Amino acid sequence: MGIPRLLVVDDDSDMRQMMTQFLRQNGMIALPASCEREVQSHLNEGRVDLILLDVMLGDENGLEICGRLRDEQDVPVIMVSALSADHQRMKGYAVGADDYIAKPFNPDLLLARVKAVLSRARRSSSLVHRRNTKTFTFAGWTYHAKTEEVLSPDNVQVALSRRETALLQTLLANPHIPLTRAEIATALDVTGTSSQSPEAMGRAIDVLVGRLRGKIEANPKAPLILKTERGVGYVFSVDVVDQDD
Amino acid sequence: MGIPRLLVVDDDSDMRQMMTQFLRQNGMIALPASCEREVQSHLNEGRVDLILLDVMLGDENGLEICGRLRDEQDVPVIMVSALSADHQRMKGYAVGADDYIAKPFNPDLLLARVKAVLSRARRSSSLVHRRNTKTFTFAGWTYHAKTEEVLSPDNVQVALSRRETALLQTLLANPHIPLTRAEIATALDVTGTSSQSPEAMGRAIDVLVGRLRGKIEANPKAPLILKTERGVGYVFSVDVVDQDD
DNA sequence: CGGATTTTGTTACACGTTGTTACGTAGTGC
DNA sequence: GCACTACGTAACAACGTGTAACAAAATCCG
Repeated sequence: MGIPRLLVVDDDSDMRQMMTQFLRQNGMIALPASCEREVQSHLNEGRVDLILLDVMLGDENGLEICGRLRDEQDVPVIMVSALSADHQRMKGYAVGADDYIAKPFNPDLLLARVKAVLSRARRSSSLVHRRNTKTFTFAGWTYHAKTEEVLSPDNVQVALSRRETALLQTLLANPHIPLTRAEIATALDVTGTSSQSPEAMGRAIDVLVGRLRGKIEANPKAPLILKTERGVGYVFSVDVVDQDD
Repeated sequence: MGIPRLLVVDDDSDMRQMMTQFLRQNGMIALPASCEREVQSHLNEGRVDLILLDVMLGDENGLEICGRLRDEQDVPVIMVSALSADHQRMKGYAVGADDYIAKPFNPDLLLARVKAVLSRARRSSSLVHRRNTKTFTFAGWTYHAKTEEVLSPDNVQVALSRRETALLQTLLANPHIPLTRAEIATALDVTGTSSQSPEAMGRAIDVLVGRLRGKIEANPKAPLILKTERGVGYVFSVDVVDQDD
């Protein structure tokens, strides 16, 4: 494929600058755009491998642009949203976007998602609804996505609750990337309208992490797999190997 | 039948766009419409296999449109509504909708329902009624609709009560689609119908499900066929093969 | 018709799951 | 050392579900 060419679409120039700069630092070609017209001209001028599209574009609507892009060309799109409300809507409707990410986001997380989308030869699978029958292995453990079965290193099945399973899925999708509590809560679609405010959110995630640790860590007091990133959140800090069945 | 042609009727352009995009991604032809006039013109112009109809259409009334469509043409309709109040649901069925789905909805669920409705070659309308003189097989079991006989994988006849049979029929008609207790109750035409309020409804469905499980599940404690969708309802989670006799 | 039997709905309790609270402890900066 | 903050977790409460036991209703049958 060569060097990936990305389109960064955001009407806030600071944001645009920051994102393009960051992506370029990581070896990608990042082209800024602030409105649909600029997007179109870039698409006409040359190859574009991925579009990062802000949901709120002043008077224009990112979602509609996304829809139109989908009608015309087969370019992957990652939606970027500042409002958790948008976030919810996108999750609910799963527009045509290949992935979505909420502002403010962790740069590493953005990079990971960009790479993930770029590496998908085939479209149509996304973080939002991945229904591939896959098997993940990590630190000797096995997770079958289809059946949601978890097998310990000595092949004993371990029963995880729904939330625990969802947490594990989220972690498996983002190995080595520190996830904030808010990110985890969003991914788990937490009930309490998780207003992104720091401590308006309870300790639900902490407790959940503790419970998952109790089931998959040999010594939950000194976790080797699901580590704490003090002041940040949690990291799934072992390699994940995923193979198709 | 070829590629299914769907009509997406919603006065909110975001919603319309998202739904059409999503349906197109899944290999269907999705035509947007925002009012009854557009629906009519689409119907006049060519074949339409299914209509997704929003209940709230600004000044127009989706329910009335659905009724009129029913009077004129034999096109399946799935009602889409932001209001999940049960009386709304009932109204949807009353005017002849084939199914009903509440916003915000899971895209996969929408797709499942669309496919379910499309796969009903014959219109017998809605969850409530069933096609006749057929044989269904699932997970080794056999169900003869005509005689209402149920045969276990080792061809032993199992006696189901009337309610249990009705429940099984409802489930067979909606494999892989989670059904709420209210939906099941409606399909079984339960009690005085009127008080479909959230938890005013007793545990009748739970008990009924338990009893059916006791007869068709190898291990009722760990059901493989009729699974619980916590907070939602129940799913018939095995494939159903139905053939003409 | 009347009694027996089967079916069906209700109630009560057990149990698992999940978020909250409270408190103990470990890390951090001074 | 101290104070302060972040984290771990036990205990608890709220909730949903499974199910046994009972009661009511329907059905069967002489």
